[in-house]
Amino acid sequence: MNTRKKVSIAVVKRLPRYYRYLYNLLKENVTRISSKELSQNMGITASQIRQDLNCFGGFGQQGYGYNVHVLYNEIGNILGANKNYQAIIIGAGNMGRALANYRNFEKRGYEINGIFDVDMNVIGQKINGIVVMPIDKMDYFIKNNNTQIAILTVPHEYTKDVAERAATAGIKALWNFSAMDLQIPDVVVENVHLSDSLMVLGYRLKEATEENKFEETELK
Amino acid sequence: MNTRKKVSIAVVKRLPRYYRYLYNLLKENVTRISSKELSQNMGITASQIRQDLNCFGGFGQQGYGYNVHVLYNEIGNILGANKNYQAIIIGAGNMGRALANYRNFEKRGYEINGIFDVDMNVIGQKINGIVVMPIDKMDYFIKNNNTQIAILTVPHEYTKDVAERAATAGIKALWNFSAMDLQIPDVVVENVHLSDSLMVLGYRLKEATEENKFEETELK
DNA sequence: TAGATTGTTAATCGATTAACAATC
DNA sequence: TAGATTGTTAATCGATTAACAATC
Repeated sequence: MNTRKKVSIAVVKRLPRYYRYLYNLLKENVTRISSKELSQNMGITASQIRQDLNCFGGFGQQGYGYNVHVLYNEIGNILGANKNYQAIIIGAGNMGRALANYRNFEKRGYEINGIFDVDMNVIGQKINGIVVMPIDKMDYFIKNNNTQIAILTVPHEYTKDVAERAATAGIKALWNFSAMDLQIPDVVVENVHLSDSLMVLGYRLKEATEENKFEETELK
Repeated sequence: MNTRKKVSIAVVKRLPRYYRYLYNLLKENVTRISSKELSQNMGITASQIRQDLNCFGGFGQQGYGYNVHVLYNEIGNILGANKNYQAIIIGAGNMGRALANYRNFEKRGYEINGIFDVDMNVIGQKINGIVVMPIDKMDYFIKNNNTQIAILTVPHEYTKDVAERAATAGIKALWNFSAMDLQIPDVVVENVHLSDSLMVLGYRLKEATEENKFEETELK
């Protein structure tokens, strides 16, 4: 019986951070690290690090700490960094192009093997070696290539429609860049929302500025 | 005395979402909405919506609900959507270009008035009407234009260095797209980490697939 | 063996949800 | 006025932190 408790999203979101820090340690030829040292590097409590890792297994050794190489690989496995997922990009606009040229994907085990658009001026062009195809061919392509992931970079008025078509064709996960929350049954959706992130930045900037003003007033 | 309790980041991160939903209601000419209706639209509890909003003030009216227009403007003010911040982009690569062409910025009150790069082939080019300048001119430009925000899209090995230079020149907030956590005293940093987001997607896709396999096995 | 550090249980803290009096 | 819905306090839930026995 599958008794494994569901890991909270807060924990999962920290995994890529661990992965990055461990990669850096690996590059610096550090072979072992304790949760305490990692904690000082990352600004997370050692307790939380141990708690997080133990959601997935005991990767450390009492009295020693963690072997950097082992832990790096374990987290990679947990994140599916070795899965070699197939992905397509829908929407060959600025963001779509930027992502098509993004080098980190291959490194993480993702392969982009199709780009789709509606614009006749763009169809046929090559972006990072991949020919842009007409969106009418998308459904067929997804089925034929067993594509799991679709990266959505279309204007937000088309998002819902295109997402549903992709899901029907067999897409299992959507990486959604449009300023619109997507929810599709049985499909994993990761919403990016750059403009939300920017607004949070604006809020924090405003707060910081006001705090500052207040302190200045106090000093007078 | 400033007795206002600090609003948690979890609350702040929901504000742009409220803002988007209210904007849509506004477009549909909806004039009033209750926390209950909004809750059904957004998949958030009505209690949380009221709790969130009341961190900033009582914008509603008992027995009536919220006036969409009023609430939209209030949240806009809270987020500083009316502040007209000046921003520069550092790094005219694929991501920098995509962001320079991103239409939503102006709408949110951000103005990009400078793009910087080191590449002589790129310097002098125009991106969305803005000339790319050599990075040596950055410090002077920031001081002279009173630029508050820098958007960082440089390769991650330069990130820390460039960020610190920008901060010294007077930048107050950094929107960081490199796969490296930044922390700079007295500067607001919002890290985007696209590759982290993609790995979380990968994790969730893997989980969903395994769950499915497991269920299939059970049925046999 | 002694020292170090994990894995794990218990305590604390904060965020979400529920409940309801206030009031439009 | 009666009905509806807020603003706000109290209860619950979950996530983080602390503590410590297990063990390398």
